[in-house]
Amino acid sequence: MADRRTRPRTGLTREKVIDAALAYVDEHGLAALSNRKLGAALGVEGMTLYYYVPSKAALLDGMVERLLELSAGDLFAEPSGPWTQVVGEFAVELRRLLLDHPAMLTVLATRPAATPASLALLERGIAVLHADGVPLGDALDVLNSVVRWTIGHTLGEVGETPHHEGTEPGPEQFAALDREALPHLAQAFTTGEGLDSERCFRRTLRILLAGYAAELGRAREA
Amino acid sequence: MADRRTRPRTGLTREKVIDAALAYVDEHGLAALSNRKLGAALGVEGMTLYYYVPSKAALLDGMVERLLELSAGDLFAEPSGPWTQVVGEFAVELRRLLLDHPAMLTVLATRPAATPASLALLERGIAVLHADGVPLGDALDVLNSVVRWTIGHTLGEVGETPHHEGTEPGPEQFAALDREALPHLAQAFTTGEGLDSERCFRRTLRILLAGYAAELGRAREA
DNA sequence: GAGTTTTTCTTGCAGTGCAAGAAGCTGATG
DNA sequence: CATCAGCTTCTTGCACTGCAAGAAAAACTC
Repeated sequence: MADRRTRPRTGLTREKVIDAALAYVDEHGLAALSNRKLGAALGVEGMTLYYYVPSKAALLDGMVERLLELSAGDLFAEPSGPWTQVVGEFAVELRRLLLDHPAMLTVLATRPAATPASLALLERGIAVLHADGVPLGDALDVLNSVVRWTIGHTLGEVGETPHHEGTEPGPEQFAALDREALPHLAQAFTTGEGLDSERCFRRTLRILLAGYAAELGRAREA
Repeated sequence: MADRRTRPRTGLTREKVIDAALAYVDEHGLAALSNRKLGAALGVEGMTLYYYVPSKAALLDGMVERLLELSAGDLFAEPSGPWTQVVGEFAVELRRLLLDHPAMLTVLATRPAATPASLALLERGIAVLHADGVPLGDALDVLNSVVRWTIGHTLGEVGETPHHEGTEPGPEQFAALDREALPHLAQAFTTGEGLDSERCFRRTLRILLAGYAAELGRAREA
């Protein structure tokens, strides 16, 4: 009989597993993540991971949670300025974070949002708005809207580049099909009008924050 | 030997397969969709479906495509009124559609957006704005922003209800943990302030459209 | 009828998440 | 030192997935 031997203990931790998973999806994409492969990356058999994480769903949740914890500092710099500026910078920072981890973006967008780390982030945001005299309900509307706008926009932005495995949309298909049925879009693709994602993001963000600020200011006068 | 017999032809079509898939995920959820189960629902062996659809990715893309085609009529009623109203009604209708098909929402949000049906929809939108004198680049910004806001918001809205299989967030966890670390959120959960998703959606949508309308109006005067 | 094309099925493969439990490693206790 | 209890790792096995390859049946054409 081949003498089987268990590897000497590797000092694994739930945290180390989750961090390794984050690194793994950053490099290989979300679809490539499996227990056995992640185990191999950690020098361990696949089933070993179940000792630290009860299920794959829990692993994904843990990854979102960890990503938010690690980035909480970057997302909310110390509040200096009116809430519109603080929240605006938060959104810009959040978009950058999501663009840096596109695999996690789809997880974050798909899984329920009421986790400790995201609630803590939300609470910090409310505190910022509260300090400027924004009522609780309005603060939640602002923050929810900004977060969801940022997630929605970044999803679209990442989805433009067809790096999603599966069917390929054909990059030059545009120029061919458009011309007749889609004249406006065809023009946009040649002149490049309205195709700058970052510009669109910042523009709408500005409009959103200015609109809320105006509405809240009006409400306070009355 | 058991005499195997192939079933008499069922008159299947790519379209029928995709429609059945849409009905299937509406009832059983996206995770439950597999070729064999979908085949069974159609009275056919699983591999048969590959005669109509080249891969599962193509099936998902086809489902999004079909859903948009089927709903294109509802999404854009004939334009009657200023573009802000037409686009606003479009967004409300889109949100309703996505809430009716939450499984498709995650597919739509995750897959690349440049498919024929979505491009056609976009083209129609541009035409509406163009008729009101909105330049091409601005029209694209408006439409992209509204679509992405609607998708982002609805993702969050659907994610609140933890119908996602996997780990359960614990519905009463809130009241317990909050109080100390998350005072504002705790208050929101008791008073219900800022928890009305539809209200938040309409409010932000209104602010968004009004903000863009004002900015575009200002640009035209100059 | 024979032959062709279209549609369906069978088999098989590599991979997945996970349940159950065996086996090894490690440190505390006698 | 030996023993024992725990923690950690591995093995095996199951039901399931998407998909490749090709056999076989059904329907259409002549």
